[in-house]
Amino acid sequence: MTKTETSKPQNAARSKSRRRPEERPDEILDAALELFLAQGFHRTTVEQIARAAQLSKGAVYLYFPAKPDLLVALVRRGVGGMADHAAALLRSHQGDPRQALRKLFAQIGQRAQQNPNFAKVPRLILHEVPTSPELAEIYRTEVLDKVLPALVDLLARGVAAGHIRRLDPEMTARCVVGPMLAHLLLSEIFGLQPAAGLQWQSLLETQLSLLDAGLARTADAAARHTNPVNDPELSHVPDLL
Amino acid sequence: MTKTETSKPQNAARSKSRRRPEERPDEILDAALELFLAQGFHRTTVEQIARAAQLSKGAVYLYFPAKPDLLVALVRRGVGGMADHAAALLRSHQGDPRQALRKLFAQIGQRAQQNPNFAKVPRLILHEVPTSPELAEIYRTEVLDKVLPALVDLLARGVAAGHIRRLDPEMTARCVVGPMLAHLLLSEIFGLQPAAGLQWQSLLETQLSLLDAGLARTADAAARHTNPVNDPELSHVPDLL
Amino acid sequence: MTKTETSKPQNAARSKSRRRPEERPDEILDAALELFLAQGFHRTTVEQIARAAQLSKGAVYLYFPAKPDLLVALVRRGVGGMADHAAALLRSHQGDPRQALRKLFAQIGQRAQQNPNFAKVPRLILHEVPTSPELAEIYRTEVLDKVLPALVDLLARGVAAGHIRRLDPEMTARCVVGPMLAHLLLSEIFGLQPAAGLQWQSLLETQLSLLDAGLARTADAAARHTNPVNDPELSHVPDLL
Amino acid sequence: MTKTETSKPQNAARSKSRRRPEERPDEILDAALELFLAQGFHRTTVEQIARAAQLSKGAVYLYFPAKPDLLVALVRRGVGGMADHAAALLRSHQGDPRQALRKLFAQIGQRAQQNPNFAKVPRLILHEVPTSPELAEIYRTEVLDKVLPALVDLLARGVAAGHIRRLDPEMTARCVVGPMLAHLLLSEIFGLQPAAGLQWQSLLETQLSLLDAGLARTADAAARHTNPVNDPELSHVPDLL
DNA sequence: AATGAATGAGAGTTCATTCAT
DNA sequence: AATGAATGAACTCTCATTCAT
Repeated sequence: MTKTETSKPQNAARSKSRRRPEERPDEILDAALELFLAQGFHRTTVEQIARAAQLSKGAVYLYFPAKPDLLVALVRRGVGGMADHAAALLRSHQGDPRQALRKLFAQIGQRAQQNPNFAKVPRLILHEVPTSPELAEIYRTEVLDKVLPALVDLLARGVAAGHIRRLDPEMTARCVVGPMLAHLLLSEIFGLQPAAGLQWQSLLETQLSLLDAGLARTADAAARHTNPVNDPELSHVPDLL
Repeated sequence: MTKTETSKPQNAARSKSRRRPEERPDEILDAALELFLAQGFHRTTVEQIARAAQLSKGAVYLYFPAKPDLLVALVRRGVGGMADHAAALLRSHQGDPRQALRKLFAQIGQRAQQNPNFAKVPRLILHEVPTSPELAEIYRTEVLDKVLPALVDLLARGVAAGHIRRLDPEMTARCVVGPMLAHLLLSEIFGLQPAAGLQWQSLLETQLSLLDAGLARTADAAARHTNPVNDPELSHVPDLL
Repeated sequence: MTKTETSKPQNAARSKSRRRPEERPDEILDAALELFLAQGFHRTTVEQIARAAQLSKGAVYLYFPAKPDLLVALVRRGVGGMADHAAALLRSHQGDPRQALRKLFAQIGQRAQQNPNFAKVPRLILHEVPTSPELAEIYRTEVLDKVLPALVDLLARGVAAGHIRRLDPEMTARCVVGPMLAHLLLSEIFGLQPAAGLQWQSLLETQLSLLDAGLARTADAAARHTNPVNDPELSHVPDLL
Repeated sequence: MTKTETSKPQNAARSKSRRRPEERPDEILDAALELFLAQGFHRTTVEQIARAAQLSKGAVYLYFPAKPDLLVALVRRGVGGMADHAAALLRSHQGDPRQALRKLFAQIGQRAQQNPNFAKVPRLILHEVPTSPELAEIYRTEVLDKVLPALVDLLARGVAAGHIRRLDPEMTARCVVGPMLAHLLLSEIFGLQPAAGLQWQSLLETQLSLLDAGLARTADAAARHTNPVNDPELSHVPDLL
């Protein structure tokens, strides 16, 4: 749960001197988040952040030693506890992995519906991580290194127990999280909203349905004799992605 | 096919005065691509690009009016023709959409295997598009607006003709391209390589296999009565993505 | 006599609330002296001084209206009374000036031996005076304008009475104090300690010995016919100092 | 010989574009020297230097990577070759050390008379070295470490050969250079000019005369029985320097 | 076609100083 | 008497862009 959700609107109304100093870091981060999302990290100046937080430039440096630290703090605040929860859920699950995914997706869908700020920090990360190795490092250690192995392990156990088909767990994990990433990227960055709006619910249902059938053992035989990659008759075409 | 692939090694050997002016723009773009990938757009100076292309700073401005134009040109060069090919393939296809996907994925896999520069431009786009609305716009109009509707349409036709299950075509499209995006992001940006290396082949096979079964009509009934999203008994958990 | 020498170690132990407010200025100056010597005036922040004196930044401004005032106070405290003493000694002396110098040098040597903080304030002055015209002014009026004329006068009287050779008293005065300055500069600023350590005693003895003979009347004749400056046969050489 | 002396006045008149780029570094250094002397290093902004050199701020950074490098370059330029010359003279001298000193002092006096910029760089060093350890290091290695040992060695040889009295060579060396330092400090920093103006000639003559007699062997006996330092009857007095 | 010296706006950061409490 | 949050002016340094040659 990000601080963003809980920041009280009446703060702005309070006289500056009466505002409580303990809230300052969160106020600054809230301002920074909005600006970073709207303009990107590099295009946002510390001055702008300060103004948005109703402070002077110098005051920002009272709480954050340097501009990049705002990014770091934002990520930490935004993903705190989340990854641990997901990893725990995946690790503790017994039985068919699809049940665990169903539950996890359900929780994600619920969040998305309830919280308008859902996806703000992920969007920020997607925005800034490519140009900030430091940020990538943080996100990797605090989120990916926890969740991905748990997911891979869940799938591997599912294969071993015969609950799902024999697929490479690492690649399958990428197929599981991929659609959400694509949705985020297409919607939030390229501005390609589906006709009926940003529908996390709908996406998650579709993906679950696909996985449910795609992972089922009964489909095993059918899939086995198709290996279309490297089809020799393919004509030469430009790069794809 | 990017120019990167075709740039002749002997260029470096030629004396500067003998180099042909027509090749200048591509030499500059080649230099820019490498630097942008290694350091990011903002961290790369025009001076660095000029030096790498064995030119003076001023000469770069002879060919590109401003720094961001390098990015634009890079994207155009990198994805030129590719999107049209893919869109045509998807649009012209008759019958089960899965055959079309199989063919497309096969072509992608082949590219990935043959061309070491495959994914360089996509990676750059992923790097820079979040902070460059202009770049996002270009990529959207030149690639996404061509390919995505074609894919959605293909899936819709597949549903109408009874070749695949009744899934939301827009969402399904996102599920189709998602895993590749995830693969790119995790591998190239977070440095999370699968145990056995960056394996486009393996990923594509897994994804195809999942889709093959996931889209199959026989799985229709099973999927229909599961709607786990909004499960009322779900506890409150932190944000997920 | 600086406060530095007399500051009681138990101050640090006393609880802050029990510390007597009257001691505050000296505590602040003590802290400032150490920091200024270690880092220089400009590199030392008011915050650092406050922390070292176990106070808040604001409290420093309760006692000193501005940062440069710390420097001024430090100098006044450090050289208070000293100059008057030396001037009085030189002025009241009757007879051969060398006796007065001997006595003065003896006192300086004794101080240097007894007090480890000897030279701290002089060192500070040497450090900061070049960039602070205000400080230079203070030091000039409070020290130099008292001592130098007294010394020049002493020497002039010595010449008039025939106790010492006929040398320009102003220049001779510079020759009298110069070696101590050089010693301070080389030792404290350039870190060039003589092989056997910082030896004020030894320096003063050498200088006294030199002056004793150098000023003696018997040497008059020998010195008179050497005027090597402007020797026409001198080759052109680079600037010297 | 500093560049300061040779900078041609007509440069200012030339159109900016016609000024020769090779002269730029020296023009910048000339401007910086004047400003540093007038205001001190810290109080001088790069903008001011640029304006004085008739350039933009950015252009200064074309030639000097950072502001402190101006100081370093200034010192190197100002003392280049000088130290080597002096050291060579002192080292190569045979016979009575006083002859070598006489010669050296004569050269210094000549310089002082001929060149109005004489002492500018030394004055700058005196100004800035106390707050710049880097500068102190440079000056020490490039000047002091060459000249001082040569002087000490000269004196030691003089003692050994019986040309001068048995005095500690290290301390005596400080007594030899001290008066010049004092002169510089008093004149240039405290603004205490002797009644008849800044008279290097006069100072050097006086000092030579003092040394000539002070170092003479005949004075040996007289000096030996005076050891006034640590006189037990001395009253307690404040610190001296 | 090409150079590279020059520009100057603008960024991040520091810190002496103030003032409500 | 004392605090420490807040200010804001000033500084160093960067770099996309221009232009005389």
